[in-house]
Amino acid sequence: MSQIKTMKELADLAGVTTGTVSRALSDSPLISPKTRERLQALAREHGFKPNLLARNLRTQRTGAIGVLIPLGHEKGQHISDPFFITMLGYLADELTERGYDLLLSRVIPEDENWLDQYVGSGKIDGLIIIGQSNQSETLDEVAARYRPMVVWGGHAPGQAHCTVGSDNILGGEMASQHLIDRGCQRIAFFGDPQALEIAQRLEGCKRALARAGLADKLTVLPAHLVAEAAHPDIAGFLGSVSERPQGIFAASDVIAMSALRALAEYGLAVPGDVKVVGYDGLAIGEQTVPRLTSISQDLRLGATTMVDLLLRRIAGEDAGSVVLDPKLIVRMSS
Amino acid sequence: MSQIKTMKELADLAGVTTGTVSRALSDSPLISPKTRERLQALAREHGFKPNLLARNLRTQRTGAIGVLIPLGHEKGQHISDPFFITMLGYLADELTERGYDLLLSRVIPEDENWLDQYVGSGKIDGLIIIGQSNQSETLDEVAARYRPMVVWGGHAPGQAHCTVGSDNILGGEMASQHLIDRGCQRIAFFGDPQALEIAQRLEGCKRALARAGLADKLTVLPAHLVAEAAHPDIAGFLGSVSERPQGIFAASDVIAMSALRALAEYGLAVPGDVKVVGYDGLAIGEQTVPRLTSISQDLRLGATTMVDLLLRRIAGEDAGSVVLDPKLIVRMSS
DNA sequence: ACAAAAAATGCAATCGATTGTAAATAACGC
DNA sequence: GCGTTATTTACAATCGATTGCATTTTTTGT
Repeated sequence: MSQIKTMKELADLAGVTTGTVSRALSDSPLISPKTRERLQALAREHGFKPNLLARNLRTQRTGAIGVLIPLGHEKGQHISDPFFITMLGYLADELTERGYDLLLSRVIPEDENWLDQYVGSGKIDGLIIIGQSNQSETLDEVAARYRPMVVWGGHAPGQAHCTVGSDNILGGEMASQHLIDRGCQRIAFFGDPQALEIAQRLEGCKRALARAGLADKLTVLPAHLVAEAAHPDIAGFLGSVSERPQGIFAASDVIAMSALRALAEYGLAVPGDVKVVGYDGLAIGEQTVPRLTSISQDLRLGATTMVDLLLRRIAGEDAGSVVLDPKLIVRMSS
Repeated sequence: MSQIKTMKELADLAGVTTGTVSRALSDSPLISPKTRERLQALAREHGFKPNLLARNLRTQRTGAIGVLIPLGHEKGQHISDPFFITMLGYLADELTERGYDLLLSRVIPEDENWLDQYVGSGKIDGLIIIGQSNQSETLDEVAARYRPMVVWGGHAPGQAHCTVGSDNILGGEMASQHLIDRGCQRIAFFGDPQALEIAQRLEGCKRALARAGLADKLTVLPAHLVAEAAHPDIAGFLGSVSERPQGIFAASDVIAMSALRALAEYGLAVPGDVKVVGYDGLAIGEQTVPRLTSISQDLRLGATTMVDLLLRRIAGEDAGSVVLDPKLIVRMSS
């Protein structure tokens, strides 16, 4: 159990050259089975692992995929957002399963061309961005030059960057229709339509209401995405509004949780007085009181799909965007 | 705006050698201010960024810190655990601020000496492990050979690996004393003492109860750490127990959330019928119904401290463990 | 047993940067 | 203006592995 650190040392020990060792360890057909096994055994015995930096420098691939958080203005606590975190977990699973590492680098939003720098640093083979926020143009611009990039978010016609996400318009419709089916007439939408995904969910909501002839019964509250910031928005809204909505469609589960809390503080029963539907289908929705009805996005499938597309793009293929089906999960809040 | 990719190209363009460029870009005093500025301007103009792999290969550092999740038996959903995620977010902040990247590689718990392999792969300069689970010995063993490693978890006398964590015994005492102060006589502890941290929290709990002469009024339920798994444990407990506890001390906020939900399902009022205290002080505790009283660990400080210790250990210093002060945060559940 | 074909291994360039040392240029005193 | 010290810059080795090509060894056919 000596400290064999380099291939040269192993080669000297075995009386061969580094080239032979390299081939033996990578199962090259140019090597005889006998020496291959001998060298592999020797490597195992001495716990030798080739230096990945050197290998990557030579092969020009890093074996790592970068994952970035949204670029928006609301910096700070984003990383600990349940949605982002859940997605990150799935991505980590999926990537490591395929032999890639996950490099999580926070961005410096101040520097405007940070994306170029990050991409050009040679640290990663590809890039996954979670959420477009309001940066669609930036992403489009970079996507034109940098192929191995996939974005989680909404898909719109004419978009240059490759996205994966649920059909937000359809999801918005489903959520709103569900509230209507439950007898809600006045409906409030909680979420800031600055972000493309949110805007699409709102669009779906409007369609459902229009179909039911309730188009004028909609109120839109541009609540923050971060829970701590969303709560005052919502509490203020509930306190000031004249006619209380009978149904609330929150553009994310995190916002929905803030809503549940605010409603409880106002002594309003859910789903008795007000019904609430979230969006995302996060596991945390199982733990709320009452358990949260939500539009589920199947984030695991989303992560798998993103990794899939990304690897195909890395391979040079021209993989396009994918839109996933949203699904209504009825729990106790509606 | 041509495609300068390597230092050689830049050097040729400027009519100097790569050595000069290298020194110019790294602000070496061996370079004249004039050429330094000229080269830096040129580099900026062409958007040149030195290849990090090559730099790292030469300088023998990678600029990345590995972060691993607990090694325990409960694999799977760990990554999306709110506690882990929160900590991960803080670590990402702290590390990137100091110029390090965060490499999140999932481990293969099957392979027993995975830690050695990971450490020896040359991908990381140091290692942060979140939670000891029941693997204290493994960690001790590796710590003997591999210095740049810091673990989040409990500190015990004679421990070889460097830890950062709150004073779990004190925290346990504080939580229990709080319940006692609120008039609770029968107290239940939810958490599996297999893990060192949990065992210490239980120890603190016992001390407080002993001091109050309530030592025989304690019930211990070894609930799972994962929310989905904890709920049935707790529901079963509440359904079967003869004398309902007046106070519940949950060993983590996640367990506490499951408890809140189970209590609500049994129609028990919190804090009216039963009082609940959690542990961790996660942001999610602000969003529960009712908002959760908890022992806060100041995870941001914990992350800062871990990174601090790790960098000092990387520098060769012999930094020791740090124990942080827990703090009682009284909210609405007690 | 010997030439030709096939298989295995060695040799050396290469990836892109860093850095000690040598060489070239500039600055200085008298 | 010339020798001498300070500054700058060029040269080349180096980090550790991969890989095309040359060379050696083994196998095969007759």
